[in-house]
Amino acid sequence: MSTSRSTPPRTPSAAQGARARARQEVTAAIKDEARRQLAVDGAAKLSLRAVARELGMVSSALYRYFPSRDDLLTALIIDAYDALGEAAEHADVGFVRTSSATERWSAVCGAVRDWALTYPHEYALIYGSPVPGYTAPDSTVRAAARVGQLLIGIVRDAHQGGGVTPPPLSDAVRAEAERMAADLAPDLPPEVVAALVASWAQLFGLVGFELFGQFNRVVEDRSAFFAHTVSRLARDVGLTA
Amino acid sequence: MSTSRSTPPRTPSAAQGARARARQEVTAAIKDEARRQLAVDGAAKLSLRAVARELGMVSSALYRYFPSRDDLLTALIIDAYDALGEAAEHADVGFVRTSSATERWSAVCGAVRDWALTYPHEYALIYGSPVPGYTAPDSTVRAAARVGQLLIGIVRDAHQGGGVTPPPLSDAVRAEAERMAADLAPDLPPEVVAALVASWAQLFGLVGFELFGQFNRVVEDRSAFFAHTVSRLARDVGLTA
DNA sequence: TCCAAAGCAAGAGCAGTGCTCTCTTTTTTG
DNA sequence: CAAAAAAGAGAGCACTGCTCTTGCTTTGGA
Repeated sequence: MSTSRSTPPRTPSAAQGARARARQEVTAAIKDEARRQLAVDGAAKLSLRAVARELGMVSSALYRYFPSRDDLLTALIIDAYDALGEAAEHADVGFVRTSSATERWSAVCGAVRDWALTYPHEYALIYGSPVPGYTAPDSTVRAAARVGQLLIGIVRDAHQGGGVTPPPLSDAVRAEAERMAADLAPDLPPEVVAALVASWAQLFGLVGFELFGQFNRVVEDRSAFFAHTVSRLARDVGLTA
Repeated sequence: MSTSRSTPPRTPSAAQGARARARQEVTAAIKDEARRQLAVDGAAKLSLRAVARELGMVSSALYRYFPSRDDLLTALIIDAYDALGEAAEHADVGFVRTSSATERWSAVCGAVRDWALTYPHEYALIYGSPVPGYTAPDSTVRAAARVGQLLIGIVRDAHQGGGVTPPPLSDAVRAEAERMAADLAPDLPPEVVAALVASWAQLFGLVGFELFGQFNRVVEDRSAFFAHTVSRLARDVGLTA
């Protein structure tokens, strides 16, 4: 089963009231059951009543834990960002210092793709169309940035080792590239940061097209195609090895 | 208002029964009203009953025209693909034969972005997460291919004029690239076709990230960034001018 | 021309949804 | 130990997609 991922206890369950612990357990159970239904039917068909029913509680009781359906979804979104970020980071640690920057880059991108293919509905939750009228609360931005930070780190390491050749940058975007660099990675050349942001978005375009069926009847050997394209993305940001 | 786009009559309204004409008018009115609600509340909140109410008919009558909510959505999806394709083609005709391939490429990509920013919910309908449990019927594939075909055409024209330098291609994807080329554009080198498909997906990754808020607090001058990145995409597929 | 068949609108109704409110029970805390 | 806070249970509201039955109107063939 691809839905075996479950909610870890939010705190190390230190000596706290039995009530607080019970609350965390119920909260986790709700999220797990919601995730299960998400994996089966998708976000739009996620039903609070069905979750409550499956957990043997009445629907109104669930509102003690999540004030609305959107709040439950938000919690799942944050968890999904974290899970994706963790999968990506885990793929990286196996490669850092033993491999080239391009290999690390490809490993991380591949981990993102693998995670997306394993948890398609959760991926859709965070990188598909956001739920209607929904603007991501600030609580999600940190979790959302993890993969991006990871890619920045890889390029930074390569840059410090002299393994980055800045790509060309037209004058029309130089100012914006410098602004982005100042915000995201002051130690990297603006040319590299601009290319990095572009490649970051393009990576998810690639994954999304495969996941959402746009590659049907177009790309057959998607693993090979993805690996090749991702290594070209690495070259685009200036990674030379 | 950005929702002034309306459904054109499906056939030139040739001399046909008054009943058939009425049917087309009602069908168009339903789609127009649905599109209006889509633009306001998004796909998930699109309600058949609300559409019927707004049109002064009873909800059950609407089922004479669309057998289910999903069928209405499918019709809107096809229309959206067509509208996007038409916007892209329209942007191209103003440039064909008067401009370089790169300029045509950028114009088409820019038109895609502009359309997406103008009709965000309709864009989300076709390039966001597909509606739950929904697999696109074959009727959508032709409409979905229009932008891709357009990009292929631009590169083909450039190739015939000798303005394409095939990018490198690793051995691991050569077979798949040749297969894609045979399917999509037998007259183009496999290297170019592979890069084309990749750039095609990456274009929509770029647009999606901007539209769905992933660029919030990251990219400020999005027009400049988009223009630059898209011209780099053109270079990636081998366009030299 | 007439009449059966098909197309269409209307209304009632079913099962499901998110969410709110009240009431009771349980647990924590001053 | 009593007051307060937290949790569960149940009824209920307004909404949804969808089905079914009942009449009315347009259409096309004899």
